[in-house]
Amino acid sequence: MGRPPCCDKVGVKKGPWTPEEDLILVSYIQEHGPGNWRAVPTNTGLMRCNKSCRLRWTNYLRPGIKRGNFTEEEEKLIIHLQALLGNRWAAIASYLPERTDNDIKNYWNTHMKKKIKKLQAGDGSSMSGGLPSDQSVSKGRWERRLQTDIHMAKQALREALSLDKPNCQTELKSFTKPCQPATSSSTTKYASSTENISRWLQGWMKNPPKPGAAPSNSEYEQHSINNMVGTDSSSSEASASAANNDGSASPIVFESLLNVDSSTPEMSETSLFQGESKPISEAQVQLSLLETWLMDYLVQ
DNA sequence: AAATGCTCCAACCGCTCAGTG
DNA sequence: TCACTGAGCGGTTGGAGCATT
Repeated sequence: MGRPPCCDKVGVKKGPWTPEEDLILVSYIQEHGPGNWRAVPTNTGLMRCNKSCRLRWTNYLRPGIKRGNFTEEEEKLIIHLQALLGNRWAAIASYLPERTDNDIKNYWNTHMKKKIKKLQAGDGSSMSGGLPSDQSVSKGRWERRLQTDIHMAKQALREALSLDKPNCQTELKSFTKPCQPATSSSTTKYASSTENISRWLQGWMKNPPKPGAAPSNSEYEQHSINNMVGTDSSSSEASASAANNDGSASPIVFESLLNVDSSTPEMSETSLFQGESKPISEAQVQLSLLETWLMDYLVQ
């Protein structure tokens, strides 16, 4: 007995959206802002379910979305992030504000998988644990959110410190693009996100989550460790297998795909992550190292 | 030119989580 | 505490368009 469909099958249109429908949806959102999706079909007269409206907006109509033609930089970043986060496309997408999770997911499934397979064929020694997409789904949702939140906080911090290089600024600016819907409510949703994050970060720093409140168990720690190790080209076989236990792709493959300089920060940190589960404080340190590495990658 | 196979991506489905009363 | 609902996420699918035979 599953949950009933989000919307009645009868009278609900499916399939590709017409330009007219797009226009109606965009006009409505310009006026009322995104959100309260349940009200959208009713108020617009669109014969679509609210979910469909939301998806259409977030994946296609939302301002600031870049479509197609992934740059080499984006590709590299996706590969890095996929190795770190697994198939958490929403989290990955949060690092590429101009791309949607759906877009990244599609790109990964069509282009990247192929590339990796090719590489596998060329170098049979690697990828003992299968493709990254085979990753276990055991990682909790809280972990995904944590990753995303950390990234958002980092973005806010970066903005505050003006650390970004030009192309990263472009990405951030997509949140505040002038082409956003003009209404205050809709722009607020996107344009003020960095402000909100800044505030959130400030609050977080004042009142850091208690260890007990967050999922501070060793599962997360171990995943962090595995993921970190999974990006380490110089790691031992044991390390690689640790990553692959999680279903992550062999670091060797990503290394060769990316041609990453072996002097990347995490290389020197790897030794920190060898061993059994650690207390939460150390897990936090690991996380910050992970983020440091990512930050360095982005700022490079 | 027609048939067939393949690729790619927009959209859907089902699940989980968070918020609310 | 529990049930309900809305929102978000990741996996999967359908079909349009392109390539090949």
